[in-house]
Amino acid sequence: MQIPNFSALLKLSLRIKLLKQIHGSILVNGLDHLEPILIRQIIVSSGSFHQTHVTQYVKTILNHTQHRDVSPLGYAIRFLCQHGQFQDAVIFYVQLQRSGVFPNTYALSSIPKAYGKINCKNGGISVHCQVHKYGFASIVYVQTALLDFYSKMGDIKTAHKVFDEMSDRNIVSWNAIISGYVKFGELEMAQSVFDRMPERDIVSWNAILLGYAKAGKMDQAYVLFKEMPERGASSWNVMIRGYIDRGNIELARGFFDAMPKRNSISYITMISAYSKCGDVESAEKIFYEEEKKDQLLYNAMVACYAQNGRPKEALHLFDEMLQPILNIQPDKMTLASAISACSQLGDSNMGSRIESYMGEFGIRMDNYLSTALIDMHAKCGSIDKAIELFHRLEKKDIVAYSAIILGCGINGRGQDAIKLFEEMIGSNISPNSATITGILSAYNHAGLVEEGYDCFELMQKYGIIPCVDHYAIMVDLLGKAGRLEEAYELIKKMPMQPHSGVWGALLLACSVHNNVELGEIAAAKCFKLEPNSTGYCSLLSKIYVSSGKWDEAKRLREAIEERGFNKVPGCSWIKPAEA
DNA sequence: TTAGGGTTAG
Repeated sequence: MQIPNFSALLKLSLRIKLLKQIHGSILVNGLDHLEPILIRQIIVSSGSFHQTHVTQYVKTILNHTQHRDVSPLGYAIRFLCQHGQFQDAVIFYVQLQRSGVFPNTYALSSIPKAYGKINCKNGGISVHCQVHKYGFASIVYVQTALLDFYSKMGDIKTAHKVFDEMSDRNIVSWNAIISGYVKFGELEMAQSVFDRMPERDIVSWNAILLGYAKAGKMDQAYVLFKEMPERGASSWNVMIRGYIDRGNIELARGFFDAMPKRNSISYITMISAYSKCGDVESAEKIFYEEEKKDQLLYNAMVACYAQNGRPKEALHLFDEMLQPILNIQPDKMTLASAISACSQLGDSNMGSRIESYMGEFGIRMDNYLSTALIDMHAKCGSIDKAIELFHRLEKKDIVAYSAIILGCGINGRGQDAIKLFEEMIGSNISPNSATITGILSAYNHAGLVEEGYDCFELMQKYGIIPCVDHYAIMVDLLGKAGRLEEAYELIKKMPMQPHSGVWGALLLACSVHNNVELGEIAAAKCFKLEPNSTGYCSLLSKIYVSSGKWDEAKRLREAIEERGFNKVPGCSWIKPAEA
């Protein structure tokens, strides 16, 4: 078989289809006859592919090549880092070392960032040692990458030490150390480095501007902003973000409207600010007014819908992204929001589609995705799947614990929930309001009244102010146990106005335990709070019937008919899985 | 080297 002339082909390789053909030929014919320079060219040219495919190309090429030349491998590592594939970059770097290949500048100046991103401090430290061992200590790019790594890992002291020891510094090194100080709120140190810099560029100005914005010193930030020799979209974005953090969304919007050229970050900053304060309409307006919608913009809007209890719209937009005409690839961010939308709808079918999508596109699970999936499986009744996912989590944080505790609670696994709650406290993770909702629900399911009361005490210990929903669960718990008077007393002691959920819980309990007197009180409150709901009438009617109060039952029924109520059939929030 | 977005309850 004739071996193709790769050199000639590669000269024409800028076209995607051709590159794919070359790749196919390479797999068939092997790489033995290829020069390392050509392998490198394949990796370089493959930039026009979708990121996930590129990673596959790089992986395949690296795994097939017999040439253990550092040049293409170093390039591949840099490529992976530039495309956010940090885990892969680290795997290849380790592979490279195991094959006895010396790393080069490309690899060493990229890999610290990868170790930082995967939160592996020891990895970065070992790279630091190798830098000295292999004699790269005087390379400014490598040293800057290390200094940035230490500053991102929160070790600003070592970052400064690396900075001090650098024989050669460029503007990037100076900017990196300023950003390090800004990140840790050491504005004075950042300012002092900024003042000493031999020259400044827009990044240096943006970094110090951010320092003031983060410190909430917006007046001084504004002075700096006016003083800057040039301003970019990032400078405007820093101001927008600064005002948002100070709660001044109107002023932020003013800057957003006034900026000469917005970028995706400007849009997502504004959209997420509107999302957080529940102003979905303003977020939508910004989203639909922008004609060129990219992945970031879609992500922001999908998240906005999901966070504001509008899961159908979130999934509609998610579907729109996937349309071939747009072909915007969802990423981890999109998927996390979409999964959250699925759990709000109890739609496990869509959830499973998203899970297969993750497999197809090689999207790695992370804490956000796992937690969203844990919640989804739990809400869709697959509690075992949720528990399994939870146990596989690398880092179990408060959100994951809250999700699984609530999941166990609503699935009748009270004892599991209690065990997990104790485990969480034992790991020194403080509960938040959501965790309390979860554990109270679990106590409620298990009928553990005293534990419920203890929970209210625990809230005090952790500085959590009980909210109306916590009371609603407690009332339900007391009511189910037949402690109706106690439940009523608790409602009377509530520091806020009880909502219909609280009175509804008492009414339900009264109907179970046939308490006419309290039932009437609770029902009256429910009628007042939700005059259009018929469920409360049925409950009260049931109480009358069970207690033999036929006249009252009749009067109530007549009143219902007079007002034209129709009985609303019960509905479940869980959509059954398709057969 | 700077700016931004995702997960729990309500």
